[in-house]
Amino acid sequence: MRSGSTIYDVAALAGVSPRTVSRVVNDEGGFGNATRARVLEAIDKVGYRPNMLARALVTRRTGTVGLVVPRLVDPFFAELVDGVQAAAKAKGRTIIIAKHDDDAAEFDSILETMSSFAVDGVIVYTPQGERATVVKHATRGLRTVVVGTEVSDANLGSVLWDITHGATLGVEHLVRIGRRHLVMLSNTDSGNSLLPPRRETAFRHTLQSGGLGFTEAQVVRRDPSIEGGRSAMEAVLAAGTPVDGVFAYNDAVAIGALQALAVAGLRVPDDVALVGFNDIAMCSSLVPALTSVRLDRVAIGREAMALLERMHTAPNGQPPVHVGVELIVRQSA
Amino acid sequence: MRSGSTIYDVAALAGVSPRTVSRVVNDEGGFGNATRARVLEAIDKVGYRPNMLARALVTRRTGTVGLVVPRLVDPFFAELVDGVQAAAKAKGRTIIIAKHDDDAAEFDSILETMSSFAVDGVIVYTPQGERATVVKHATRGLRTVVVGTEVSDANLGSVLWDITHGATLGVEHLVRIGRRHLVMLSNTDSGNSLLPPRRETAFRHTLQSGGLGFTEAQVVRRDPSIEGGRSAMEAVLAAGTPVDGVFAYNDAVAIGALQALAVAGLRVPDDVALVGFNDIAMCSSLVPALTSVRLDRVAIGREAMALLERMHTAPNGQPPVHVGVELIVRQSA
DNA sequence: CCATTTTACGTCACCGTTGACGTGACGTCC
DNA sequence: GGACGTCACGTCAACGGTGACGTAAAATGG
Repeated sequence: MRSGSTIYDVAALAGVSPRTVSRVVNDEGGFGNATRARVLEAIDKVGYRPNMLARALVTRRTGTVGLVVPRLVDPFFAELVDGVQAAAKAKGRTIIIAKHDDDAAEFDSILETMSSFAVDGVIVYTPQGERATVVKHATRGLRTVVVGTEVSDANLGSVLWDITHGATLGVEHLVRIGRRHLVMLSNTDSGNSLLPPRRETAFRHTLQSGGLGFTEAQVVRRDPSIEGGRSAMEAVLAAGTPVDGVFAYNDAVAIGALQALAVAGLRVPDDVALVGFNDIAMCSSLVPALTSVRLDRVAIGREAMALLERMHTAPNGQPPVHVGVELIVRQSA
Repeated sequence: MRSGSTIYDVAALAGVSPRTVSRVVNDEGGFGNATRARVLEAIDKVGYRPNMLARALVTRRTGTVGLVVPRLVDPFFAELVDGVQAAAKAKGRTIIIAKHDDDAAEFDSILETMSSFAVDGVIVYTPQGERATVVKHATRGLRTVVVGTEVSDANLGSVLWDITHGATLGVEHLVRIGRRHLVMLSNTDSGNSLLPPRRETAFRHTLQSGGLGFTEAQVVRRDPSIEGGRSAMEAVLAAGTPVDGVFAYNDAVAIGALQALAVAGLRVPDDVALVGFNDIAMCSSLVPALTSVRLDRVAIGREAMALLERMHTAPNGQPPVHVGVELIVRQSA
């Protein structure tokens, strides 16, 4: 029944040519009202659905956008996907999601597959500062929007947010509410990554320009996970470092810190104020609700999709798009 | 450059017919070693990549499987996606992910789109007991595996897990470790959904067969979220219901309960033991680590994919597949 | 009322690939 | 050594649409 009705069936039933059916289906104009009605009726009667593959083969457009992220179990990316999908839906596009687990080879293969399915473009969050793969495919003609990393080349665009500014907002807030003994729970990678440790730099600069001074002992680095955050916070407490304010690398780390503080019998925010980063949905569900630097994933998705759209008409030289960051103050600080 | 090299280019360069190139690309056999080498070299030289759209148009297979879930921000589904994608990767298939937000119309439209892209099949978690849509598309020829709900019809298969058994395991564990005053934090929908309230039934039966008795006051229903769990737990404590063991509808509810218990100054598991449901990854990161009934998402993904594969050869009458549930005992109970 | 434009279609080729089928060269077997 | 099977290809026509172009008939204009 299905996969058995084509424009030819519809055309035969409606007594017109297939080309006219195509015109009606795509609302191209160039047909009369009576004809349109007959065609629509015939479409309904035979249960015709356009074959996107055939259409895409000739038009070279699929109405599909690829979305590639490292992980889906990470709420940050899950929410990013939500944001992109909302934007895609608004534009009548379908998205194909894939994850690369920070594996460059897997990432390459994903882009290869997506190209061969003729996606109209891709929105990617690359593995660990990986640039070469994305440039390779873009050069071959794959329109690409990179999220979170600045790139600029043919067929490439970026959507960025100002991590330094966001981190500064968070740390300044801690200072503003009177905290003087700040500690940052950072990411192990911050030292050896290809990317500059922007949060750490912002932390240091804010303290120094606030006249609070800074020593290396105020930064503890662990895996950016709940366990890492817990371990880092425990290390700070065990070392006896004075602390009344904590700036966490991300919300997972903050959650870990919250656990360690609770176990140690310290109250948040009374004894120790705590600021997270990313503002994942769960922040508002914690006790106490977590103050966090928000990266608006819906806005990122919207801007990435819009940029891709612009690249369709002008593939080169699209300037990077910046989305705002803001501090969401809740109970923890 | 890209989207400019086809089998014709390769054929011309290698001095063979396009059909032979196709044979080499698909490793069909029927060509000599020398020819194969020339073709492969030519492929490499012109940077040929097969056009999946054209291939799919004629073969009617895309190597693509659709995956439709309610939400991605829910860790349960994010982990299910991971499981399915792992299975897909092992079989060399690409998956297209979409979410329906429990909206039946959106769900319908997603299946429509996926059909028109000629996916080889779909794996779906339907909106709230929705059956009609899935049956409609299956009748039209869309091979469908429904996860978590039993269906049986042409082109339909199910992957199920025994919620009743899982819930029984959880409650029995609470009884076994000596808890006598059990409370269940359930889902508001359990009362009015189309689905039977299996966890609640298991809770009641286990208590009764354990000779502990059961009163309606032992079940509190809220939204199955962190906030819902917190609110439910607070209600139990406020009502003065005696409680030394809590069985939660899912892990989010358990997390909420954990918060409420902490605020009330009750220790877990010393004062109150707590069991969650689903065993999302975060369970092991909580303090105390949460005892939970595990539904193995990787196994679900694997079985769903395998069932889809079987349906390819025998579309009808595939019996439902059951994946095991087990209780993962950690610190909270 | 005739020239010109517009409308409403139809025709045909092609998008890139594979299924079905054809064919010549070569090997095998009795 | 002739009949026959196998191998290694080539030819051609789909798959289901749409772009480019052609063309009667109707609408428009002076």
